Amino acid sequence: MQEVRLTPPSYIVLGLLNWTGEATPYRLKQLVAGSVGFFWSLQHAQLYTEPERLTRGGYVSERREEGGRRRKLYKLTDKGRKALAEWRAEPTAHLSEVRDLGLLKLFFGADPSELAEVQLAAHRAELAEYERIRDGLPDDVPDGPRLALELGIRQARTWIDFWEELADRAPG
Amino acid sequence: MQEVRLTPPSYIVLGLLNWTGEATPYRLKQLVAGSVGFFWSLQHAQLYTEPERLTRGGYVSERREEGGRRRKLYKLTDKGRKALAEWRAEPTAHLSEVRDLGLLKLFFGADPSELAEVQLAAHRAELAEYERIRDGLPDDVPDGPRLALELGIRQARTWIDFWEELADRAPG
DNA sequence: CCTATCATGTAATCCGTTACATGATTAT
DNA sequence: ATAATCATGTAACGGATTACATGATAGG
Repeated sequence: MQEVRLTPPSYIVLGLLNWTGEATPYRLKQLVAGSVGFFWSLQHAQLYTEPERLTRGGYVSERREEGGRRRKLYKLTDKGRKALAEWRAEPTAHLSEVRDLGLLKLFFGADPSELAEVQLAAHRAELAEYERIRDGLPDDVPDGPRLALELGIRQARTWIDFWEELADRAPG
Repeated sequence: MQEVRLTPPSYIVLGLLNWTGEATPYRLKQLVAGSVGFFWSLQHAQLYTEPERLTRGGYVSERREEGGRRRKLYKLTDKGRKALAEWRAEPTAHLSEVRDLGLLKLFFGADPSELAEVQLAAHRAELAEYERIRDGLPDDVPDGPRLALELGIRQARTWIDFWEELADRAPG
């Protein structure tokens, strides 16, 4: 057991394992894709390497399926559960950066209306999907994911308003 | 001269060199801190290594100061100017992810009102600074930075509205 | 004069992405 | 059957962060 630093992806894995119990990397991949992945996605390879890292640190335990494909199954240890709880209980004042490629191009002089056109299409599709998901959310979905989705919807609207105003301006 | 892939930080360096002419890494660091860094910041070390990478690719040229500290000075080559222009002219439909630590904690069950308190303080300070900057912007600042700042202000307001509603909810 | 802070860089580490590979299911 | 997709991993690479170092400048 060695020191491993816990990064945001670490907590995503810990949080999902806490949510779902024992799981394979592929199962984690599905869970990410259907939930937290909308605002913090991970490559599938990382869902194989990250649980392995966490195993080295003692935050999760790994076992092999008996028969069949002998897949790897991971679950939280007490140490992992404790680390997750402490992280969650500690409020953070950290501010995220926007890091948006379209905004970066705009910053460096891209034509606003041309950019606005493709960005609008993308953000409108994004908003439509979020609203569709929200309207179909089962009642037993906890507050956390529900609120995160709500934030995503508002951010999408902020983007749409922004680009709409730029699309309306005379080109050039 | 070898292949180097152009990443967002690459374009930040190219864009700033195009903006300011020949510059040292330290000068780039100052420029980033005062402009694009508000939505896409870079570590100072990367402002030493990235121009070196770009030199290997032929996008910038490097020369040494004659006297004194013999600092490294970088400026755009024609190839670099061309790469920047092409990148800027190509609209992108890419959508950025939020990747916010506070939201991640909320997603995994953190107490909303406790989190909202510290997040509100941080976002309000952020908003105040952006508005102060906007109100002091010289007239010759181009549209790109001006619009990026405007977007930052709106995003900050979206966050503030979101956390305010959570702060108002009964704790627990 | 001494000590912060500013300025300038290099080196090591490591996380995250990309690429590679292959076995199992499902559909045609 | 066989092609396509799903599922399960490993390996290599490289960009980004962190740590280490040191010379110059300014303030007390």
